Amino acid sequence: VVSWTSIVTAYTLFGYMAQAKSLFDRMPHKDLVSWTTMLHAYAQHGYVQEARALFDQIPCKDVFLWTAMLQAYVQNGCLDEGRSLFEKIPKRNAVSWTTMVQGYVQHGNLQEARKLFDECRERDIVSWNAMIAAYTQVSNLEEARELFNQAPRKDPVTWNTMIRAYAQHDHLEESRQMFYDMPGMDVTSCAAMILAYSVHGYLDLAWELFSTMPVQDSVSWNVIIQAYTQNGLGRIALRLVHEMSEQGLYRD
RNA sequence: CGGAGUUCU
Repeated sequence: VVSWTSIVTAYTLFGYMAQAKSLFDRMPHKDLVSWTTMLHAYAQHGYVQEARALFDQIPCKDVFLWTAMLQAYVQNGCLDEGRSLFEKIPKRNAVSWTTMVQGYVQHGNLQEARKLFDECRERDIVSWNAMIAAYTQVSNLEEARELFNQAPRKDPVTWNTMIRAYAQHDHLEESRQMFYDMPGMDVTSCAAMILAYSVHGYLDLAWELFSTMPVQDSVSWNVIIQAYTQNGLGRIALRLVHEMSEQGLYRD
């Protein structure tokens, strides 16, 4: 069952829905993981009815499956259906709540999102990150900062969200401050900071950070290349592209 | 590390 499901997953990741479905249908035994995988694939490709039909066939549902169905609804704009499903989930956890909250965020209902977030007692770090990001997306940096300060824990995504938000709103100093307040050196936040420097024209600082970060991932390579390109230094960028491919990394 | 939610390329 495990290896069959892995292959189904592989098909869905490459967008081969027909193959995935056909293999899924021929699976001798299906368990909750394979059901959820298929349901999630339907959702990703916008097949809400198919997802629901599948969902209704499944006898014993766990919270993963419920939440996948919830995600199928909210991702495809069916917020009301999503909400009533949400109310029916037997054991809602932080993921279910955050999925619902995020559904409201993505459809512009920040009020309802925040209301739900405040009611929720199953909040984990991802819930906080989602709510913080929601405020940065509507340029409400004050509220984002407020939540950031209240957040019981912070991970690289938390920091990264704030660093980028400040950079995008021309608050380079705040970005810098965040970056240096952050414990440890996360590659994603380095990339965020490199991008911040470069869009403000500080190529030297961007390069300095890039070359001193512990390990350069493909995101930071892409960002530094973009930095040189956009600042009119195409030949340096080309050299970096070459170096990058020598490291076995790919450009986006 | 066979399945669900958050930031970025």
